[in-house]
Amino acid sequence: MYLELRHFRALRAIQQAGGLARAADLLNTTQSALSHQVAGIEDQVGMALFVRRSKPMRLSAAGIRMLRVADRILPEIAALEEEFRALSAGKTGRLHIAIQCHACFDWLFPVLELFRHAWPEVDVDIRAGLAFDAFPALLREEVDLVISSNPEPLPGITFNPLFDYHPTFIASAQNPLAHKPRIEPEDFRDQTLITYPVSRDKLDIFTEFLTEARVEPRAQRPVELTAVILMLVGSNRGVSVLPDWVIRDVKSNADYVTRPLGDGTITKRLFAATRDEDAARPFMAHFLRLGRSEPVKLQRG
Amino acid sequence: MYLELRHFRALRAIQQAGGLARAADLLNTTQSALSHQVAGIEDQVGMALFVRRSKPMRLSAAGIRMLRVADRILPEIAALEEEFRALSAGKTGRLHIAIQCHACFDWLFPVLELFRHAWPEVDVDIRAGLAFDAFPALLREEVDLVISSNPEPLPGITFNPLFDYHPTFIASAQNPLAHKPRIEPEDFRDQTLITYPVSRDKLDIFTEFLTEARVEPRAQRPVELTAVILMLVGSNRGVSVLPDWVIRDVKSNADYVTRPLGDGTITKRLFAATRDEDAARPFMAHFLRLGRSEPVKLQRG
DNA sequence: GCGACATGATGAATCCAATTCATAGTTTTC
DNA sequence: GAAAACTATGAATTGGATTCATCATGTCGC
Repeated sequence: MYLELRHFRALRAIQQAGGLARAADLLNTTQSALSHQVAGIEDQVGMALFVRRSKPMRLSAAGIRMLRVADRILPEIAALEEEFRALSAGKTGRLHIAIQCHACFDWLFPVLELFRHAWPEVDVDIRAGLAFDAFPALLREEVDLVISSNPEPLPGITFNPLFDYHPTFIASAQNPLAHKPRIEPEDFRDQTLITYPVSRDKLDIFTEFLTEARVEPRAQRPVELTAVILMLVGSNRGVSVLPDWVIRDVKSNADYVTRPLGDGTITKRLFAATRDEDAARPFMAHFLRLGRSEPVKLQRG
Repeated sequence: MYLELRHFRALRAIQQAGGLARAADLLNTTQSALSHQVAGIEDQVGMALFVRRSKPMRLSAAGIRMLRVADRILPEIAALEEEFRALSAGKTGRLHIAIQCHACFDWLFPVLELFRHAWPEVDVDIRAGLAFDAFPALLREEVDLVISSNPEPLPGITFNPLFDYHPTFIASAQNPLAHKPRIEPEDFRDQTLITYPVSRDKLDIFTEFLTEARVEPRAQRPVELTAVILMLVGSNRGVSVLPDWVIRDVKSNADYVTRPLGDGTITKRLFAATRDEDAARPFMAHFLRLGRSEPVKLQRG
């Protein structure tokens, strides 16, 4: 039994129009085509769907059952088609974001808040889980945007610059280093360094500061959540280096001190990586705009 | 945009099989056909439904949306097809009954109770409303069975005999007629006759007794419900003539007397009219069997 | 009842979309 | 790096759906 949507559409049209001839107009086809079609369906299902004893033919009991299914199904199809139309019109879409930098939650959430009000139809999500192989995932369309500070030239991927930040040293006011106006690599030798639980080549403190100077901190403690890192630093269980936008909240707190790393010229740039073809889509462009402007505003308070 | 079930089936198969080639087996078609088909759908909806950057190709975001619709729709279609299969296998169907005789409720209900346990899939209903033109309605498949005591030879309609009954006189024990061993037409001249509210040619008391004798009762009072008729008769507000299966309940009640009409030989036969092609259907045959045997059992107590 | 009209059915011819076949171009795997 | 697995593509073919013309039947007004 091979039913097709065509059959359901025909059935419903005949019902609505109250006859083959009128239904034919409705469907932009001929009365004959419909007649053949009806015969075809009835052949398929093995019973009469219409009662032909009176002239404008009517649905039989079986036909009514099929009609009920048609009435449930066809609107779903129509909705799907509408969705596709909206998709190609750019009103809707998917924005699943993978973040390589743990601390990005802090500015990303406010940005996404703004975004989803402007684009309520876009399906938004953040995935920290697959931060490992984010770029292949981007190409496979498992995610649609990757926040990264390490642009690598990859075919099919566009790196859209967002904003610059300074990796900043933070310690307890109790820490001996609190008295130094600036922090040098050597200062870490007798400190416990608290970092996000990712490999060193993704931690600014190593890539930009310690690795080059060949300095190893006394200990390294991986911690998942930014709030926890700040708490541990506050109670002088270790020191940390965080992007300046994270520091913002505690800068005015007397428990903490923040200092530039070295001469304070270390600057990193965050990028939002998208597939080439996506970068220009309206909602994506809007997100990128927000991602450029909003974090800067946030940092200023 | 002209989506067809074929497209949804293909999409789901590809998803389930995890690839075009395997899906082709699943659908008993070739890999090439599916490839063309996918290209066709993507053409229709105007965007890629699959991501081809990795080799067993995967659904894109849009494809997943379509898949969700497929997962909702295809089971419905399958259920409908199953329903049709059951319909043609005779397990299910519709039994909408029109009754021309008001009192038939009394035996029909118990019969239908039995029936619907045996055929839970059959859609059962009783319609008293369109008792007027029941036979045309039967032919138009608005109803499927008509209970009638007046068989008329009609093309396309089969009259299946059910059982015989005797129109029986019933009166209050207070009524003067209670003393007569048998009731004659003349006896109605000074009585109020309580009947169902239908035309005289459908009332046994007239067609079988009074009309021929040209006797007119003192008054005729139409009452809808059997229980109410019995109540009125019980309080001696009138007399009535009812089929014997209705009388059963009050026969042993001292408030009532029941008497044969005339010499007691008036016998009527109830029929169940069906469309010719339906009479042999399994559930219909079963209903007819029940309709023949059960009322008789009921009458015996 | 009797036409006139409307409606659906039917058969043959036609058309078009979907499938197949053969093959090429990928990516993945070992 | 070669073999295997997978998908794309184009031409040929097929087969189901549509059209056209016409017939059959039911409906409605007089």
